[in-house]
Amino acid sequence: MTSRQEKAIETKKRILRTALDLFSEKGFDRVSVDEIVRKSETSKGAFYGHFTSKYDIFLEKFKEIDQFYSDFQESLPDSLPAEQKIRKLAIAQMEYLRDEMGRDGIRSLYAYALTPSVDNYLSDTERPLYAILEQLVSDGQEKGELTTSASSGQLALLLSRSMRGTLYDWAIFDGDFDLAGEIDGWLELLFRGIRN
Amino acid sequence: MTSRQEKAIETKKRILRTALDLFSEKGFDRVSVDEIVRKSETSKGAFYGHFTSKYDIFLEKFKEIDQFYSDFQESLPDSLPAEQKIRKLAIAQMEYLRDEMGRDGIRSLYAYALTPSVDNYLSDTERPLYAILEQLVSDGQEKGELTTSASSGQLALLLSRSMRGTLYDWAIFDGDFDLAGEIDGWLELLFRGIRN
DNA sequence: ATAGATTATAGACTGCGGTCTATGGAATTG
DNA sequence: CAATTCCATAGACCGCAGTCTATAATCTAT
Repeated sequence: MTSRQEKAIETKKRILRTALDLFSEKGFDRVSVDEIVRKSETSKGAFYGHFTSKYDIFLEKFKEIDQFYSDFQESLPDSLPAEQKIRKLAIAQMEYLRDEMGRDGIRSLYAYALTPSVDNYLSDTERPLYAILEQLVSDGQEKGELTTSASSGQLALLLSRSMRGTLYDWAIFDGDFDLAGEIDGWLELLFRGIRN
Repeated sequence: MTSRQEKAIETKKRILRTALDLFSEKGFDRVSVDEIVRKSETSKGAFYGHFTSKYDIFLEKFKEIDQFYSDFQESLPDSLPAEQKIRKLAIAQMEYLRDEMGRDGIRSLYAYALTPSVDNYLSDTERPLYAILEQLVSDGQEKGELTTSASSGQLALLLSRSMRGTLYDWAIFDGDFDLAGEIDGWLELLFRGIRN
């Protein structure tokens, strides 16, 4: 590690810290890259040398959620039925995103995922979320608790889409929207079926 | 109708036609407002006099879908069970959007809906889609076909969120994605429940 | 018919995210 | 230690969506 590399890492950290501070203070899209650069006393060149885009910073933060998933899954008692595990995970995830990223953060992230020709993280089926969901579903199927009329992969995708759909709606609906309550009601119906 | 107003309407039509042509030719975000203005031989002033934003044009087109919903609903035989009506509507809607707007169109629309402080159409619970869904659900509940553990409004929201979630995923996933098939499989599970 | 009000439009301008190029100081090489 | 290479950074620049202002053509009132 040369002194130049050390300085570069310092610069990157300073940009990251400044950006996250500003985002949480003013909201993602009321902060410009110029402002981040000015306040961190760096430059556009430095910024785009360290990050591929303004959203990239956000993505770094968002990826921390995968650690949260792992930790949470491990904290679940083995004895719990698959349905309970899945519902608890979903609720905890919503609370985490609400508190850690906020509506504004989710809105920005979901908008970025729609940018053409961007490798977005949301649709990356390699992300830990899918593996964890699939494992939970698969266990439930083996124990006879969940339907086997669809594969564990399909059910995991269904569940993750449920979460995305709920988060998307949270982002676009103006009024009150209780994320945890919404996903709970949703899963209740999904598990039970809406047919009488 | 003075000659001035007539000319203005002509201008608006010319911009609209040019824009839609360019969008379908090159895709929404590979067309700039400057290009629309140049090709339609008008100006920025004219463009923003007639439309509130570049997306506004798209929204006009998207709103046509409500006519489609009405027509489709009326074409459904009364004798059909509520579930069948809802599923047929959902599938027809997906085919309509796939063919009339395309993935690129949906992507742009869904990204626009995430723009802060924009009255977006997707979350407007006054749109005909909600009324139609709620009517179908309500009929089904009265006939004892659907659960009454949630209100018709809640179930209609659940169904519309299912559609949004599926469309969002269509927009962000790169590979093959059979919209009609996905919503069908989804509703199959939603109606039946994934619990064993 | 003429003066004055109105308004659709032209196009300069702003602020944004992101790119490109030049440069100075550190690293490497002999 | 001198010469050369390298690369993190600075900041001018670009293309974009959207705003603002000036203007000329048309409409209205007398």
